[in-house]
Amino acid sequence: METVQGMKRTRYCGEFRREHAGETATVFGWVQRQRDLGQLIFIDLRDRTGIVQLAFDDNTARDIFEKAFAVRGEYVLAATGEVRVRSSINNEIPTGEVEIFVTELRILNKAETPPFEIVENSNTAEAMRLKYRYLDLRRPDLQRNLILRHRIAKATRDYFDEQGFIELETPILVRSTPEGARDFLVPSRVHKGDFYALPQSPQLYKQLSMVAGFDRYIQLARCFRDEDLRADRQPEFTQIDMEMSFVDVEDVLAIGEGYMKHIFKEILDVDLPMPLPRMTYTEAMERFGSDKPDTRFGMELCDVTDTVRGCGFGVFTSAIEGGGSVRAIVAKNAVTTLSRKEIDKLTEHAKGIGAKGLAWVRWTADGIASSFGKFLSEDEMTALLQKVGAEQGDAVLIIADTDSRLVLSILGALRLEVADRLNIKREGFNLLWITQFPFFEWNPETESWDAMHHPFTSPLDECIPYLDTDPGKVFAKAYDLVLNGIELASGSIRITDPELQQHMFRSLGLSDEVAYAKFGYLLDAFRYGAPPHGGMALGLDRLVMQMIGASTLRDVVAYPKVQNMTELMTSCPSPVDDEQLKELGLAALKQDE
RNA sequence: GGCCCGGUAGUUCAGCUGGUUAGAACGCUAGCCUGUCACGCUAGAGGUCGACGGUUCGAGCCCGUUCCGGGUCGCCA
Repeated sequence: METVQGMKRTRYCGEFRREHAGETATVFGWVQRQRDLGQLIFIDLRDRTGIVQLAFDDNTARDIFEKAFAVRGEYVLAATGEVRVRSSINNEIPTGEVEIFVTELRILNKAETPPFEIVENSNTAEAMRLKYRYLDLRRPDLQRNLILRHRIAKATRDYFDEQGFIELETPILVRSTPEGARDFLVPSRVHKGDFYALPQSPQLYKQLSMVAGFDRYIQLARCFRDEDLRADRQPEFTQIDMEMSFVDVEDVLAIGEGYMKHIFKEILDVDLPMPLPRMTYTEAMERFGSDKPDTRFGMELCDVTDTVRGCGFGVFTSAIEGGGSVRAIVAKNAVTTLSRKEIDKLTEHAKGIGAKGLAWVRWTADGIASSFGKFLSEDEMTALLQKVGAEQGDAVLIIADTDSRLVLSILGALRLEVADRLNIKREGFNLLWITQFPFFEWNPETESWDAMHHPFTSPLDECIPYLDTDPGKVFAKAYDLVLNGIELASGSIRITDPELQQHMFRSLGLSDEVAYAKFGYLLDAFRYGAPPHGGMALGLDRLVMQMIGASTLRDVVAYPKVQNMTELMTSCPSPVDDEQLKELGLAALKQDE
């Protein structure tokens, strides 16, 4: 093994161009490939910028040539030599016009043959790549992703700095707040039996920072939630967390839009249409069956309750009589793809997400076939098809239930599922605000009202009278930013009136004592002059994922965890010594517990 | 916790109706080769078919259990 002593990099590998011919260059990197042609050896040397070719021939000193001969994949090299124009140009790579004729070569480290090839677009199983993540991360695509992530983070800080935001660091060891997601707990050694929690978000700290007068706060905050993973959900993730004082909804949305405009222009050179479209929660649910609609394609939901009212199909009529509704989506020109068999699969899918069943109409060249045709007169069927705007070649999917919320959400999910099956093109970046969320959400299990956002969210001024009489009618100064069907950001204007806050807690079934025990420090703070304030938190990982077009968060997180919450490279979580537990006043669980 | 998909050389995969010695490509090792760049040519090494149990004259293939990975529902104020 040799050292780098006395050698200094003159350029990264990917930077060499024709105009550098004649330079004496020193490069460092990993061996992508060695090609031994007998009296001629080429080595492709790779660093984070790309690849440059090193050349050795019969003019190369014998000891250097032999060293080059022994080089293998992923060896770490330092090389000095003259940059010269190649005798045969490679137009496939940016540095393809030149090569370095090596006069000094040092093997800084050897490498075993890696368990998979370090190449772009690897199709090696992800578990293998994650176990050797440091090798996986050498691949150009992941390097690109993470460097882009860095640039997005940098542009984020720049934008908010320009807008007068101050970055404050909030603690990672915080008080547990059992509402919402499950907390990760950290045992206290000094106070045995007590626990810190890792923050689900810096929510309360940023509000306290408003009370403290920082006026505009920003943080790229690591957040932790002990809930099951998804392709777009990791147990720890990064939020672009912001809060502003002396503002109402419009001011926060304006900053959010300015940020989106800035970041898309800066990173992707995309000009977003401004202002961003808006839709109320109610409208989004009615039209798309989702509070995070993918608006890149149509197939909107159609309410056919009034059209089928009084028809002969009991499933429809009993749903309507039970206070529910009947709604449909039309898959245009889908009758071939959505065969009877495919529709059966969709029915199973629908049942899996809570549907009692799926009614359908297929309008083929042979006529109209339907799962419920025999219950409807010809006129009723015609009216139905006319209402939903169906034509020959279309398939109509209908959901009926006594619970309209269920009808909407099932049909919303089916809309996405059908779009997948039909391979409907979904391109570009569709951003929109969803506004006026309901404040409360009825929880049928506990038969009580839960806060849909969080209990510090301010209700719309005009809804305050309904707080006690009709909680379902109370809407909040809460807003989400939706990008291509994913929730990118979420925020609200907060309550700063201690009396209103107390009122909200009571409406949520929290007694004054319980509320004070949990959030007393916030309530105390609000007694000393809290400015009106609001903000939002934006998922950095999801933003990067969308901008890159990655299909999983794992492609934009350097060291992600897999579905069972473990990290394959370090094998964590792991058992700890009894000594460690004892010090914390904890006892090990028995195996069968 | 439920449902669905997957697990065969280092890697990606094939493997028929259960039937002789489990194959290919890439990678790896060695030799040859002066303009390659996915170099080429020749030869070679490399397998607990995820694990355990069962059915069978016989299991990579069938059955059961289990482990691992992925997707999704629940969950994620």
